Amino acid sequence: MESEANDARTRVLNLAERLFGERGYAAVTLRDIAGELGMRQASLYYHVPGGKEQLFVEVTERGLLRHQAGLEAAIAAGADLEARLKGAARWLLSQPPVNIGRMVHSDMPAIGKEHADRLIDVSFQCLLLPLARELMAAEARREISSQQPVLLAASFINIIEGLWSAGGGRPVPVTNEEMADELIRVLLDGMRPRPSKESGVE
Amino acid sequence: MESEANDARTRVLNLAERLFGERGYAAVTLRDIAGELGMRQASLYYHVPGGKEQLFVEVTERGLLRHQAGLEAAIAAGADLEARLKGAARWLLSQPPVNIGRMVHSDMPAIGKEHADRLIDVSFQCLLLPLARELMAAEARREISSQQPVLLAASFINIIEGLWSAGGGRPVPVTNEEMADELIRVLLDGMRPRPSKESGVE
DNA sequence: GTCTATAAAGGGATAGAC
DNA sequence: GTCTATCCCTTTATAGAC
Repeated sequence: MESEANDARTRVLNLAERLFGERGYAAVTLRDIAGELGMRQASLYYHVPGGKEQLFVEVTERGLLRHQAGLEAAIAAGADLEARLKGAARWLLSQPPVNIGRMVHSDMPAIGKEHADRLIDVSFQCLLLPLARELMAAEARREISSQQPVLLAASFINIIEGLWSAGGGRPVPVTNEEMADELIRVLLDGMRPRPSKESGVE
Repeated sequence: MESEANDARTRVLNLAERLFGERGYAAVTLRDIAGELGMRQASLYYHVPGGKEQLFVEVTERGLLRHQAGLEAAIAAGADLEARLKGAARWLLSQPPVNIGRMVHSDMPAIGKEHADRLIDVSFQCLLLPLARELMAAEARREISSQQPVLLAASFINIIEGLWSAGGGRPVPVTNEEMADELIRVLLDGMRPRPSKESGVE
């Protein structure tokens, strides 16, 4: 039972996932990974005989499957839609980033087509579907009116992961979690003031 | 007056901007660019003596300045906030993508610090500020209540540009422009049904 | 499991012919 | 303005020692 094992291979995969997630496939070299682990580039081939591409595919798929579990758990734990979205956002922000836009347009073209096709498929199943299903369920419960649940799910992920670069690389005075909560409030109730709740404006 | 000149240098810059915008700095080689233009890699140095990095910095900055002009024009042309946001979205979707997240975390670390710092600065001035200013103006007009205009501006750009990869690389049955309109509607009025307008639900 | 050594290919950059 | 030729470095990957 090496489920949470901190063996050498797991350390390789964890670091590779973080670096690939931050910089993308092309911008990370095997030397970068080995260097940060205090080993030589060639040593990585003992743990991942398939080399860079296998390493990328393996950690990407592993990360996506973990996201599926984390998102579904976060959604299941929430009492209402708002709590579920906040839980999903917290989960996403607790994990190494999965820049889906860069994956599709930059990373996928650099790897084998079969690998790319499967990763595209897994991203859809693991990231978009859990959120889209919750949005569809919420619509069935009349909590929201949503024409495009899959689109909204994709945008939700974009928004939350985009927080890592909101401010355009400048420091911001609030935490990602606070920003996520504010954005979820906007998504649910809109930027326009709601005249219903209290008495109106102010 | 070579303002819209289709000379060789402009073709180089235009293609470079598109490729860098799509795949990022590390994933684009000078041979890619030259190849699509039917020339040799070495020939690029006639037009851009500074090589790959100068080429990237130049087209990135040029694109950001064009975005500033386009965004400000689109915002100025709109009658109300909704029209202005839709105009800004149309503009963004009409241009080569500017993946700000990838730029910050992947492209910037690969180029010289002075270049990176300036590009960060220019992105803020050209992309975030025009939208953030409009959001602040709209707040002053009491059209919206927004605690974090810069954050909202960044998320707006993330959402719109994220449409290029919404669906996770799968084909979607609606255009980016239709999706943008729907998302702007959500940002303004929220996903929750508004009980004020007519009589309530349905 | 990790190392050294090295092959093979890719990519940025320069020199000089045309 | 574009070419060929070439240099040099980086990167992936393999072979084999320890």
